Amino acid sequence: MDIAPKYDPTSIEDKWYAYWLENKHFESRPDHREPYTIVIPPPNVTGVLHMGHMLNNTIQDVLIRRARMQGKNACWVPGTDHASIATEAKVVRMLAEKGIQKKDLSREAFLEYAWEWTHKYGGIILEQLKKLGASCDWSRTRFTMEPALYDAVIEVFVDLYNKGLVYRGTKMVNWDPAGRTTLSDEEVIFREVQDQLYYVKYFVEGSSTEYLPVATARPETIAGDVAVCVNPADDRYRHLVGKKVMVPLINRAVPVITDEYIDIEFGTGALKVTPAHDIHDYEIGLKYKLPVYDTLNEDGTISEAGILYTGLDRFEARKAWTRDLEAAGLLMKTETYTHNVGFSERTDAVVEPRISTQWFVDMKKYLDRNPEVLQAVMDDEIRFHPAKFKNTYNHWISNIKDWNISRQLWWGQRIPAWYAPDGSFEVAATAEMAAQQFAAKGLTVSAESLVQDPDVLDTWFSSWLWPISVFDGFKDPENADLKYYYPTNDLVTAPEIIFFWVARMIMAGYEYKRQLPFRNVYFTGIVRDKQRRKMSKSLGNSPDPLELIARFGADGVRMGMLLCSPAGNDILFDESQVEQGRNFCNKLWNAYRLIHGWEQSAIAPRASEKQAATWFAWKLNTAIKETEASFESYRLNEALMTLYKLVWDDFCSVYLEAIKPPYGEPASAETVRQAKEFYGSLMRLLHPFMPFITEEIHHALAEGKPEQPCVLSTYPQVVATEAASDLPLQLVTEVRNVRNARNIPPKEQLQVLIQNHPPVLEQFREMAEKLANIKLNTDTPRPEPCVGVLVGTTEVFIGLNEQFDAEAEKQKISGEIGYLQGFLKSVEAKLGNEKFVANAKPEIIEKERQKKADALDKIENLEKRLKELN
RNA sequence: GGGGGCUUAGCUCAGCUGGUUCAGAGCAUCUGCCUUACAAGCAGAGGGUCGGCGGUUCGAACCCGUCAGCCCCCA
Repeated sequence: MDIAPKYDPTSIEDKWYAYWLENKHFESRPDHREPYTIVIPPPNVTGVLHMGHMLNNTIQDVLIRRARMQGKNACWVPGTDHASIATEAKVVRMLAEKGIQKKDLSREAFLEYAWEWTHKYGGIILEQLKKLGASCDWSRTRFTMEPALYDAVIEVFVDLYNKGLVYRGTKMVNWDPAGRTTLSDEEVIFREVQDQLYYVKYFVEGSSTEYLPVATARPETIAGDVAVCVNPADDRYRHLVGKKVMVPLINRAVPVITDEYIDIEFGTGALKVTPAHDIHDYEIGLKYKLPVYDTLNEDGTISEAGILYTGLDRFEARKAWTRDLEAAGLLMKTETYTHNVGFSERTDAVVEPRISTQWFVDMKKYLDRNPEVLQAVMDDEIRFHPAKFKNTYNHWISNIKDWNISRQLWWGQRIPAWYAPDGSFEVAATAEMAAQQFAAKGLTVSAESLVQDPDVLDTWFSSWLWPISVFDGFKDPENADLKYYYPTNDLVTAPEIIFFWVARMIMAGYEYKRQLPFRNVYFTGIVRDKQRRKMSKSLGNSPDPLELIARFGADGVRMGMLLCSPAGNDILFDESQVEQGRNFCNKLWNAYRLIHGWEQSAIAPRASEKQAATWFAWKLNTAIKETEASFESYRLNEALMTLYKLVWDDFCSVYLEAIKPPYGEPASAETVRQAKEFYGSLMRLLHPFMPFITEEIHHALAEGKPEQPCVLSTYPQVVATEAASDLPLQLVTEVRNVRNARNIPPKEQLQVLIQNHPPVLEQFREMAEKLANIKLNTDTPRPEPCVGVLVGTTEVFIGLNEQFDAEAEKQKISGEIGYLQGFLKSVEAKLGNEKFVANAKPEIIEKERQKKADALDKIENLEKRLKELN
């Protein structure tokens, strides 16, 4: 049977994914085994796979496949979230293209469109994950807007409200005047903008000459001014503190107050305080109990409270105010300055800080009830990888602010607050229940007359329940799945959402299960391009993941990405990385071709073959030990690199070369069996990283009939092996070096003499002879001419079948002696240092003595050789 | 403005509690090879005063201080 010399992943990958699904190898049900659980960070339901997803889900797949092979009951729960803002924005845009405005639709009609959209595009991303090889239990796929999860969100909201942890309050929020909704902080994009700074005179009350100069970028908000604030240390204005100044044009008298917050250097050092339109001003207002005049409407036009230019857009109003100030002689000057301005991520409108009535979670109270939220992370009960994110977490928790959970949107769980005609409200799952609650308080209202809060809940208010809700832990807290799978084991996510999601899942876990939601959190890096720019659609610097898979194979892409992505470090993606992955697949493929192609005979293994088996068993075992340690500390890239080198360098370049049958001769059947066994171990070790090609070769090695598919076979473990050494390979390298330097072809056998050789060289004699194509002698006269090299501390003479340059050889040896003498001197200095001998640990001192002895030994040998050459 | 992190070969990064026959890996580069699996390959090699300066120590890439540069989060 001919096998193609190049590995072609396309048909192989589809074949095995279908096979795994058909045999339900990814499905999990509670049983007697130890569970191992991961819940997927739910991607946006209408999103498409990007590079970040690829990295993140590859890592999860590696963890889950390894656990499965370790005999655990592995369960990876997939699903999507409804992404309130993003999805609604997409639907609004789609409708706009059809000429339909959202405001012309009823809520019900709009939601119908939204569901239609979700059904059309939802789940595409999950299909893409299958191409990557993700071994999720697809029978468990969940969605944050499906009825059960919707109910869970409502139940939690009502519960937290009843516990006094959710409240309705007035706060300053990010307001998008174009979308007419609140934005969360992460939906605000800050950009540097050139603006004007206007210097305006605020006359002292009762004076027509004395004034306080105030600098502002937003003259249109002057009507909202309630004070002017200066730094208490500012001598320029001290005499005005406590007096009143007149707000320009509208002539309202406001106090001059002081606060440390004011920057003396900035502008004039005097700040106009407008609590309705700036977060800092708002805080100053609260501190000094100042009134609030909201001068803007929700669409960004000037409100009644704005007095002048009511109904005019805020930016037009700014021009009008500037004109009027100038006309009134109140404008002293303007200057340009650059500052950061927030823009709405979806409408690009300038975001307006706005006082608004919203729903909040009282975080302080919440954390007082659940101190474990911080404690568990700080005490490593929940381990962060890398641990540096503990600092970030601590800082956030310790400076926590209340969580605004309401959004002025329709796509999401609608807030279960019911308003009576008199404006009072009750929070309850249904209108009927709310009516009962009203009745209990003596207010008789029909359920039909109640009006539900129009807003929906933040998407994170769904996803923070994810590790519990995917197992129906709210509907049925005692169910078998939840008891078995919760808490989950590992969470793999991006550091960007440590607050929005990770912290809040921990919060939900302690409040609702009295337990942590997961034991380890693996933070991946951000995938960037070679110039360290984030991958983004607008830059067009993000490769299409599916196209990459088509070109390089899923195994190649997985391998290429993982190899260069240490936990928590950004990965600088470059196509050469997946090329490396593809090349590795090809290497594996060809190793199989080689073994497969050997003609076998029932002869006993040759000496070199037995030795190679001993040596490789030792290497294999060492590598297994190393990978275990790497996995333990979640250094997946390190584990993969260890296996990469094991396969390429140790298995292919050494072991296979050493057992290759002599030209024209058959292979020993026993040696082939042994080689296949080793190869099988390598496939199992690699399977979590490269599931497809390993399954293919795993089957091929067993003539298509393995006891278990690779995906279910046992992960190799450390076993006791005969001790071996790399010393023979050092000898091989030295010989190859001599060949390289002198252009001696590999086919020409060389005579090599070793005197006083260590036992390991004898143990692996034939293997070394074969790899280096030499004849090793221990008791013959020295070959002449020859060059001497050091293998460890052993001197080796390599015979040359030609004349050689004795002068060059002498120079080389002298150089080596020089280096060794310098080295010896430093070691001796150390050993001669009383303080060193007194302070250093005994084993360190012993090591130094050994170094000295070795150096002396080598120098002696080299000097002898030098004399002989003379 | 507050907080966190980073600076080791051309690139991306390892380097655990300080102990130089360990300054390392992969990629890239260079040299020689189409050697009976693989040129998506084989055999070798070169390359770094561990950001600068100072300190602690018998000893510093590792600890402390300081300066410079970069990044992230929060405001």
